[in-house]
Parts: sequence; structure tokens; C-alpha cells
Amino acid sequence: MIIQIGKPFPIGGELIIMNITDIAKEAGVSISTVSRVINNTKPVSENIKKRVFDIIEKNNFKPNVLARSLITKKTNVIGVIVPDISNSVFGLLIKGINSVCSDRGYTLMVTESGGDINNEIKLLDVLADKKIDGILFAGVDVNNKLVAEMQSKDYPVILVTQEASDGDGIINTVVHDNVKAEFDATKFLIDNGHKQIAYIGGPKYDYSSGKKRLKGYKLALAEAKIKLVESYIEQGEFSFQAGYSGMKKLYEENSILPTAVVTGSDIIAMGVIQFLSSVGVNVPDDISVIGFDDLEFSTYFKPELSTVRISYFDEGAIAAKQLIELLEGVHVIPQTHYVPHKIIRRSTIKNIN
Amino acid sequence: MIIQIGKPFPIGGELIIMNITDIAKEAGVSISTVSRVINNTKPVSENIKKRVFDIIEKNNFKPNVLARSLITKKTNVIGVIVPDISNSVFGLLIKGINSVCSDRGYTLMVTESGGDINNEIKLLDVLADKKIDGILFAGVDVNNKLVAEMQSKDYPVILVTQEASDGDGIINTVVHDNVKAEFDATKFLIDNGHKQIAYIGGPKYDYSSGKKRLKGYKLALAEAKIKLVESYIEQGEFSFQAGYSGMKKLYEENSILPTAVVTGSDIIAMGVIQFLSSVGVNVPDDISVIGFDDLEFSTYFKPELSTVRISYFDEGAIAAKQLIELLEGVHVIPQTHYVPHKIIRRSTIKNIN
DNA sequence: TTGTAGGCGTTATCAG
DNA sequence: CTGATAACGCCTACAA
Repeated sequence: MIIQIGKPFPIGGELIIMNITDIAKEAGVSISTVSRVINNTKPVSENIKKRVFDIIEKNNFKPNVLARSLITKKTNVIGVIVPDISNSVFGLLIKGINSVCSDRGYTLMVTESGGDINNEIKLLDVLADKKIDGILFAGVDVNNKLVAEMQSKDYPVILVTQEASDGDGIINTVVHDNVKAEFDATKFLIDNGHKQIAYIGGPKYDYSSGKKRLKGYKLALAEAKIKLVESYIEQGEFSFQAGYSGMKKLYEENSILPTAVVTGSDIIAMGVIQFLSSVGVNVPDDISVIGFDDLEFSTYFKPELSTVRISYFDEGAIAAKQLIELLEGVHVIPQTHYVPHKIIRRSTIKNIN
Repeated sequence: MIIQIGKPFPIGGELIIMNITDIAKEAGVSISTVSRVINNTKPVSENIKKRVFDIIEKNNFKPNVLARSLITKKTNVIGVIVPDISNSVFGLLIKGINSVCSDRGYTLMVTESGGDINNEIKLLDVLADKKIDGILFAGVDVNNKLVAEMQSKDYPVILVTQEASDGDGIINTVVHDNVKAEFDATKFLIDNGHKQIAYIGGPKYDYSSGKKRLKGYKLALAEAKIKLVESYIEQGEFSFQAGYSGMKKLYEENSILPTAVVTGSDIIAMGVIQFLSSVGVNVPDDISVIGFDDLEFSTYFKPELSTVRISYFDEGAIAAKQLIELLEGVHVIPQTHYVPHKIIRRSTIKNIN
């Protein structure tokens, strides 16, 4: 059995890691020449080029990126800040980011903020210390102060999945249109004949996913000239529990129940349905429910959840592409890029027209 | 509106980044002295120490980690390789890893292999090039060749969530006991009076989660002297679809149905239940089903899924702790650390005793 | 306790 | 086309 002391014994003796000088010596050329063939930065005669490449190949030589980055000021690593790594929304987002980054030779440094703004600010520096080339940031309440913080750094930041709560247009952003999405969700219910529509959504302090979705709901009601009922609105966490208790509260405090419920997320919707089912209210016969996100599980849930599909993977991929373009010198005017959403009808909505 | 060209304009003019020489000059000492107070590596007079610290503070100076790492051969970044970032099992794993790493001053470089062994081997090098201090590896089929590959590197690798298929004990591993876990799951059904028990699990090429779980199932049957029925066994992907079609096949090819089904994952179990429900077979009245993993969603699923709970978060945390100890010079004998699992009874198992 | 100088492994500038 | 040599920013003997 091999005993690992600090680092494991490389099988077959010590690992010899060559450097550019060794290669140069073996090839009988200067290190500048080796550097040139590696980076293809200046013309080198074919003979030498071939010779050097062969030796590099033979020795499996890889230039030390630390030394290189020290000079070039570029590490080819991109920092990612998300509130919760294990949340599938952000899992998908990171997967999308990684899909383009790994293709383009970038590696991801992933961090988790817990949605806490102080943590987010700290992580901005932690990643800066690691000399990342840029950051993809998924915040919760990206206010002016935070944006200013980002602008003050010497690396670019792009917002993903969440937009800044004020100072719009000052920072590159890739999101879905939360207002429009929840507007569409609500309108979909209205189009299906519903007039008493409740809203059980995310927290007030969450700008994009909390406030904006609520706004979309209200706008849709207004457009249809449906009077807003304050007691039909509940705001809480993006959790099953919050959906359950939000619906419970609404159920207990209203003598006239809504015929439909717009929610802030699929998980909330599931909690809502769970409560309704616990008091014998049938979905969708008695009350229709629409979710938000379109998690994989929404299809497996019973009844299958109608929802608005958000393409988190795409958002990650697009944001990553934008950041890389920025890093590679493409001129970019700060803008907000909206990734389209889509209403998905499954089994939790009844047409009562 | 600010125009971003390559990098954003830092508000308030150019960002001045100081280096250790600047600090030394301003403090009127040598750079070695500054280095000493930063790293607390040799005694420095209190006066100077204070003066230097003040200047560092005032200028918000942070030593350049690239330059430092170039010398110290340590980057304080840990590489992570998982098959699928958006899979909640690995999301939880990474969250666990991050929970201890971020506390201890390590940052995570996360990569995705797609479960492809060639990709895994490539990533081992990609991360090495990035000069990570060590790697936490969640593979799918970690064979001898792959282990040898890892042993040949100049950084330590710890296996998480999946163990090596051969050459046991040669590499540090943190997992749950797949054999025992599925054994317990099967035995739990047996204890509930079941004798006709089918198995619908993960792929054959997946050592830990495929083969080992199947083995646990078989052992439990053997122990209870229940004859193994080959047509009661289906192996496929870890997906809802695979669970569905696996159960379909089993249903169509057996005249006598099992009274219970052991599965390779919660998702598979959900697919199984979905199929059964589609042909009017009630769970758990007609057939009992047990999952594996205990995803958050298993509670929201209808009927609530009985399962075996695996603590992926803990596995990540423990593995990270072990790796960091290794990196910090603690002598560690390669061993396999088993994180305990737990049978969770919910609504998909009927006692037919 | 403090300073000097060499080196980590590259890239980049400037001659030739 | 090729080769010295100076950075990059820091750590670390070795001296003082």
C-alpha cells in the first residue's frame, strides 16, 4: 500500500516537470524562440519550429500559466458568483456558462454567496485576488452600491439571471424578462377565463425574481381591468414551505377563494398545490395554478405543473459568450439582453371560459 | 452611459494597483521586510510592522497570488470534476465541498466531464495546468487506468461519491457504501413482507452507482434465500425515462409481477411509479417502490417517495477536509471513508406481512 | 532585526 | 528569423 505524505508518490519515481529553458537547451535554441513557437507570435523557421514542437511533444511540456499570467495579466479563468450552488436553477446556469467557457479555453472559479450582499462584495474581491479575467454574477438584489462596486474593479462583470435594481443599462446583463414573463403567465390564466387570480411569489427584497414578477402580475390584472385584491398577494421565500404556508394564509384569510394562482416559482407552486390538496381543493378543477422556471421535476409532479419556461442554461451560455467577447477586446455597449421565455401548459390549469 | 471597451472604466479614473515594492518604498523599508510582515514568517520590530500594516491597509494592498504561487508552488485552489453540474446530487456535493473550502481559504475550480472517461483524463490535465493544489474527483467508472493516471500527477486526488472499481485502498475515497445501502433498501422491503422484488437501476458501466447497488440488491435476496429472477432486473440510465421504460419492459415481460421494486435512484423510482400509474397499478397498494438518494423533490412527489438518504453534502465536506489536510502536510494513509446512509420511509412502501 | 540579491517560468523589447 | 536581457511581483537564502 502506498503511503501518501502530503502529495502522493508519483508511480515510477519523481515527476520531472520541464520548463521552457530545458526545452530550449534540448532544442539548441534560445528560450525566446521556444516561446515564439509556443505562442505563434513571431515567424520561426520551419525546421526549428518542427524540432521544438517535437521536443515539447516528447516531454509533454506545458508552459507554466502562473508565470505566463504574471506577465500577460490574463489567466483565462472566469469567476462565477451564485446564491446557491445546489439550486438547480443555478446548476443549469453554471452548466450553460461552462458549456461555452470550456470550449473557448476558459475555466470556471465558482463561488457561493448565500444571496447575502456583504458576501457578494467579499467574493468580488476574493475572485479579484485570484486574478480572474472577469466575473459572471448572479445576485439577488443588485443595487446601485453593488453595481458601483463592480464598476470600480479592474475586471468586467456581467449580470446573469438577475438584473440591477436601479441604474439600468449601466452594466451588461443577461436575463429573462421577469415582468413580461409573469405578465404572460397571468394573462394566460385570464385568457383561460380566470378573474380571481392570486399571487404567491418570492421575497420583496429580491429585485428580479421578487419585485419584477409581482409587477408583471399586477400589470396583467390592470390590463384586463381586474381589480387588485391585496389579500390575494403573498410574498415569501422561494421554497415549498413558503408556497404551502402562503397558500394556507391566503386560504384562511379570504372568504372568497381565487380561481387561479400565479406563483413565483415551480417550487412555490408545488407547495401551493400541496396545501390545496391537503384541504381538499382540487387542482385544476377548483383552482388553477401556474409555476415559474420549468424545472425538470415539474413534469414529474402530480398534477403536471403548468409553468413558464426560463432558459437558464441559455442565459449562462449567452452571458459567458458576452464576457469572453469583452475579454477579447470586442467593443460592447452595456445593455440588457433578454432571453425569451415560454408558457408551458400542462395539467394544472383549467379553462373556465 | 459608460462605454465598456474591453474592460470597464473604473469610476474615478485608473485603478492603481500597488505592489510590494511600492509598499516598501512608502514605508521606507526593504521588500523583504514587507514580505515578512505580510506572511508573518520572521520577526519584525513592532514599529515597522505597524507602519507597514498601516500602509498596506491604506492602499488596500493585496499581494499578487500569481507571483507568490510561482514561488511557493501553492495556489490555494482545488479542482473539482463532476459528471454533471446541474444534477442536484453533484450540486449538493459541490456545495459541501465549498462549505469547507471557502472557510479554509481555498477556492474551487469546477469542471464537468459528462461522465466520459477521456474527458475526465483531459480535465485532470486541464486542472493541473491551472496549477490547482489538488483535485476532488467524482467519476463514473474509476478503473485502474484512471487511478494510475491520477497517481502519476504531482498533486493529490481524492475520490468522492464514487469509488475505484479495482485497486481498492490505493487512493483516498469518500463515499457512501453503495452495496450496503441497496442491501438495506432491499432488506427493508423484505422485512415488510416482500418476496418478489425487482430491481431497476443505473447502467452497468457505472461502478459505484450501477454495479455496486445491484450487488447490494442481490446480496439481500441471497441472505433472505429469495431466488434471483433475471427478468426482474433492468439496468439503464439514471433518468425518469429509463425508470419508466425499464418498468414497462419488466411489466410486459413478466406474467407474475413483483410486489416491490428496488431502484437505483429517486428519479428512476419516479419513472417507475409513473409507468405503474399509467397502467393502473397502484403504489404502494399493488407494488411498493423504494428510491435512492433522497432528493428534495422526493418529498413533493406523489406518493411521497420512500428512499435511502445519501448525504452528498457531507461527502463533499469530508472529502474537502481530507484533501486540505493532505495539502497541509498531514500524513494520510489511503483509505475509503464511508458516510452513513439512512432508510427513509414515506408513502411508497406497503407492509404486506 | 533588517537588507541584498537571486530565482520562480514566462513574455516582451531590442538588437543583430 | 534569432538571441540576450529586462521585466512580471513575490519569496527566501545569505549577509550584515
